Amino acid sequence: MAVGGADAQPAAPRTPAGDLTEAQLGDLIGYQLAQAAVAGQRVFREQVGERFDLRPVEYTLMALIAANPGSSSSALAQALAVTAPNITMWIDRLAERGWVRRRQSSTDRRRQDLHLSAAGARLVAEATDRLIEGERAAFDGLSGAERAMLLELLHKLARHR
Amino acid sequence: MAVGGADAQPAAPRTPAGDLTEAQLGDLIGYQLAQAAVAGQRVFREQVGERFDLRPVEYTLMALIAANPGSSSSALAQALAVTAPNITMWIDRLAERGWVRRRQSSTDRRRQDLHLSAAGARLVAEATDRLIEGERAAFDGLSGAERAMLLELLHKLARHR
DNA sequence: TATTGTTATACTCTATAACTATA
DNA sequence: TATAGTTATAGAGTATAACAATA
Repeated sequence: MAVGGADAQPAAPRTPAGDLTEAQLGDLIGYQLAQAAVAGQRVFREQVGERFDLRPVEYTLMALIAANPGSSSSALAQALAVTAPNITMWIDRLAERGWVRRRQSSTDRRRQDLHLSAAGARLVAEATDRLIEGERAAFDGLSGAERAMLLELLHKLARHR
Repeated sequence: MAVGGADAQPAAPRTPAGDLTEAQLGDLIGYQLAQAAVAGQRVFREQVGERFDLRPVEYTLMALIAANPGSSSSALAQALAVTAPNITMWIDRLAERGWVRRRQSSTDRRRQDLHLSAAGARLVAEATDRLIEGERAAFDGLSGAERAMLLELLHKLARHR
């Protein structure tokens, strides 16, 4: 068989670390998603997590409150795919740090309207800037078009959950 | 402003659940990755997790051993981004269930060559078939070309970890 | 009756440190 | 000295159940 000829097999895809062949695993969206998420987690940790002592879920919670002031715990729990007791715990922690405030809803006294404090809003804004910049630097192998395509495909995928 | 005219704003993207606006969050690869992963986790749970009482890491571990017979714990730990003590625990569990076997390496007596039992190999094959079929059904909104593009982009991303 | 949110509690998974054996 | 793998143990995160208050 001629090297590089028509019969040449493409190189078998390998794991990003550990140098193992992926075989059929490489065709599973769930697997590739998990592998790619490791890269995303590293960017988060380096740009935001360590600097502000913040978990991904804490940042996302605050970013969603910033974009949706007055939203409820239950809506946030659904958006973040965490249980009700967990969202209580995360909000507790952020409230103790002075970044999130609970206000009793005027129309439904069971509900709480969630808001960010000024410090919380500043924190989210800075963290978001750092993440956007950090992703740009870390994923510079992707063109702008590839980035946009990836975001759209991921969004489409997420709608199927 | 004319509805649908040149000045119309695109609809603000919203969270897949909870119906909140995503704002800048929607442009973060890390965020969209996490949201999409929820969909992937559901497919895994429904097709494999519940049926075989298997965690994602357990399935992936076995699939990598199947594709790389004789590989070492440390290579698998790197590929899966888990620590050495954790890989020991996962292999312990799979060995107790009779799906993974450890053999002492003949060339380096510190190392163990990992292999699947016949039952383990059958399990991985069936699980992989179910995952491929399950993803096809769950993500039928994606064309074949979009699927291929997504896999390639995710793979590219994962190389940056 | 159903929903919002909380508390209590147990479980799973992960991480760190210390260790053995081998290179 | 460095590496492969294990054990012990503590910590972080998650889930379930039971509850109070309100709709």
